[in-house]
Amino acid sequence: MAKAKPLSPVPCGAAASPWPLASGLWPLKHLWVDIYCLYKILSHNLETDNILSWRQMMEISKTYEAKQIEQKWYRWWEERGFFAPSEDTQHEPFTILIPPPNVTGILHVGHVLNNTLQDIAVRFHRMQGRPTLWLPGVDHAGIATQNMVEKELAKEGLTRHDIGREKLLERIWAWKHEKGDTIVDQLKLLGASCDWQRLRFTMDDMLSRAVKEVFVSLYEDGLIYKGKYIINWCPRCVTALANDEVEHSDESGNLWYIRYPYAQGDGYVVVATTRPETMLGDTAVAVNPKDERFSHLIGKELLLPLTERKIPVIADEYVDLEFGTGCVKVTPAHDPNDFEIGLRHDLPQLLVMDEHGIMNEDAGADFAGMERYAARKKALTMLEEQGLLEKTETHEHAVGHCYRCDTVIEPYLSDQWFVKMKPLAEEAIKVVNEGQIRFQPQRWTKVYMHWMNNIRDWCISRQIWWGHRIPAYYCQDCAQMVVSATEPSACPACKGTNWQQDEDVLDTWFSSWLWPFSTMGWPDDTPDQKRFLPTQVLITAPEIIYLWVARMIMSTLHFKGMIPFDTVLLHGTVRDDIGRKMSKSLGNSPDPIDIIDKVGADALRFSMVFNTPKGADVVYSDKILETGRNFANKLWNAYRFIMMNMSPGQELPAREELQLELADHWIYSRLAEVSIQVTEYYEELKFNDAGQMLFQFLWDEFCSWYIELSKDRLTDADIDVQNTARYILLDVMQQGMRLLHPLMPFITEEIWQGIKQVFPMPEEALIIASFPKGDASLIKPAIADEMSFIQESISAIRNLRKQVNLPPSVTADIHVRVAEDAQAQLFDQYLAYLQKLARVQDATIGIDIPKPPASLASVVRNIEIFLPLEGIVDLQAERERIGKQLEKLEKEYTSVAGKLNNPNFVNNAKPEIVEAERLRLEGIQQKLSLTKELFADLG
RNA sequence: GGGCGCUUAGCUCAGUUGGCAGAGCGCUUGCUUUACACGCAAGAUGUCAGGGGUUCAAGUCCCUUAGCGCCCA
Repeated sequence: MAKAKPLSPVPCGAAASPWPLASGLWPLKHLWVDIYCLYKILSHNLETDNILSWRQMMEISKTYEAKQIEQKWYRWWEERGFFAPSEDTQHEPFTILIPPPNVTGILHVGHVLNNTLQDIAVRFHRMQGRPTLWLPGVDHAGIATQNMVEKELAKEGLTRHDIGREKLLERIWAWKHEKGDTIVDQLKLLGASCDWQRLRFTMDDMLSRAVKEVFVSLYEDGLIYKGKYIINWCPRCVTALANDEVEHSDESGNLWYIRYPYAQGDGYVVVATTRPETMLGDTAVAVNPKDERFSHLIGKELLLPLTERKIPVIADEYVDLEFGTGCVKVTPAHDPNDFEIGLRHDLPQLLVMDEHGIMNEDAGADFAGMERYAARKKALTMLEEQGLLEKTETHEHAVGHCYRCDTVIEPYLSDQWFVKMKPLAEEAIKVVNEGQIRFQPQRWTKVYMHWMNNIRDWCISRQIWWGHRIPAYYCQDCAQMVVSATEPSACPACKGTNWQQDEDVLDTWFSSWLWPFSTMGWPDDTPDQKRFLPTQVLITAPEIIYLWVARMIMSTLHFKGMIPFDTVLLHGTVRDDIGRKMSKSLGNSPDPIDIIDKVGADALRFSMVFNTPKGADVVYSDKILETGRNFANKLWNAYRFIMMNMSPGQELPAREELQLELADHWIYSRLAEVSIQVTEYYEELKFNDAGQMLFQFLWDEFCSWYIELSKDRLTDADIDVQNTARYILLDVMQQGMRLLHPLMPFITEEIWQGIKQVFPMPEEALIIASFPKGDASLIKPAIADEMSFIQESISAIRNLRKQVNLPPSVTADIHVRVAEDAQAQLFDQYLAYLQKLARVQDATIGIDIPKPPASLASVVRNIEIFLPLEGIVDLQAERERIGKQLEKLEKEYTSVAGKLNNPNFVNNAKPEIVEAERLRLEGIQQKLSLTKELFADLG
């Protein structure tokens, strides 16, 4: 374990890092910086020894260099064990389960968003003092992983069948150990504060045991069964595919109209099909029961062409009256919809192809042994010859292809294992209806409910080798099947011991749906389960509500009798700047590691969150990174400025000893408000709002106003004045770093540790430091209002100066005509603020101040500020400017006065609203009359 | 076909119980100011998609039309 030793400022690197987006003017910029630095060093008084010298200051890089800083802190946090939950028993733990990425995966921008959001929540609650666990893990991604290794095999000219099951699994494990956890290392670069000691893998012994237990238990409860079902089958790969492994593309094919003659009497019906070869497996023709054209046919029999078979005409709601002829051929063994129809009408399921897509004997002697497309051709020829092909139309339709070999998918009837979902869904519907589990944004509740209410049984078997092998054993002596976590001893039927385990493995989701408790040691009774279940927030993408979220709810309710989490935050999809999803094939997905390399993880995280309102899609382009990078740089320089004005070992007064002035009260008041508000935002998972507010506070208020005002104070003759400013700069900065830490963990830790050297704080590290409470007693609206009055006045003076392009180097006198003595006092007392920030030389302040001749004027609230400018005032421009203001004020006045003159408003609106409008009108009126006078004076 | 969303500044989007239309970027102008040009300061910019309704009051609630997107079949 490393010691928590304070770190000195990072030595100066290059003055600025090359930035890929910038123009070719960078060399010039470097030159400029160098000259500027030299000028600063030469021109500054180096004898002042109570502040760091300019030379020392220059040792801190002028631009923020994220790279070394981020890696340094991550290593230290991990070594110090800060990612593990504390042993504190006073506070409720806070737990997040990671949505396990694929073991084959590499980090993409979608992961960045997902894991940044999780890390923010985790870091915030850790700072709130809760024992915090972010439980990480990776899933084995059955098909994807096996395919990858099979591709490697293919390079050696081998297939998995050549080397066999055992060897294939060996190779996959070897791959996993060598390259499998790339994404884990990448998450570390992002700053993810997962408890890596607890890293799980779905194929670990512990999790595999849970899978077996669950399978056996559900089987024994009658919730798992084996049956024939239509699945997506690739005849070339000879395996079932999951729905999301089938790629659909629109293709133009044909719609063939085929006559099916009546079995008795003359006549026929016409059916339309895109796949005529499957007619050999037809076991019915269906019509819609509402379709009057065919109602007389229901129950009659047809003679299936090219075969000897008779098939019935049935009525089923599924049939679309508009499509084709309104008569649909039904092939239960070769079409998923027909399969459903077949079940409803108890139709035979006639399989006419084998697993390689070759027609079998049931297709009839004419076709047996033919490849499916050859069979199609032959069927069409024969129909034509027999006069049964009525017409052919071209037809655009979606065709599924194997994502791996692009072979057209065959819907195929085969033996599969299923989970009966309805009984599991009942409780899962209830807990969401009762509000025990909430979705955010709320609209996803409907999506969840819709699926749950229409839930279908879940096909969990896959014809591949990488995964959890189904724990079902077949007696080779008598065909008895036994489902058991371990290989059974003697066969209960024939006492034989010759067992063959089921060849299939389980769907990867069958292990991830157990994630909440399998990762914590279930079925053993472990302390982790007691302590961390149920967890708090699940943060994931809406695409996997069905695949994962809903199933975890069902499994945890069933096996643990509790909800797995109480909140599900669904975030949006990351898109490119023209709205497309990020995808490998489009090549529009940037590599997050490159980005982190260039601007740092903090900048990436902040930019992402700054641009991602809760639940909305994120539009990503490299451009947005500038927000985070610039913000980091701004913070860095604020820190640099503060540290430049400290000397090591300098004694600062205690907080109680400070003599606070207006700006100090104001910044503390704002800090308290911001702390309270930001805490609320973090709690409500509104990280975007938290980011916006902190950006605004730290940049626009702390840097632009407080730091600027502190500059004169830091060189004040009175050492107490200096120290007060120093203290508050350090204090606000360090509290700001606490507030910001969940969003930008690295730079905040760096700055906070730097501040700690001169501003003692009890905590060892920011990552475990306490989050600011927000002291409401420091919120002082009256003082804040005085401060904004001054700020408004400064802005007004700056505006006037800008009218005549008065350069900053020129100071100017102003005249202020106030309305009350208190205002005069305020301006007298804080004239220094105007002098500093509005480049005021001197001010004449009073109630009866006349307007100086040839001066520019501005109205602020109920006072007037004049900027005398003999000879330079452009009367015409001034008239236009004031005229414009007048127009705006009059419009505002009319609107508000109209409201107040409306008795309905006064009677119906809430009293505080009416009062607020009254005050507003008063303010407008004062400003309006002063502005009118000004305008009149201009002639 | 069924369901869910979206339409607000040039661009990308906020806008929580109805009560002063906002941010970032971009744009215009000026700037070697005791940190920061990845900066500072001052500005300009709106038919809140169209129509109707409820209300004292609608970007916000209801109906409707148009356009766009996503999910399920």
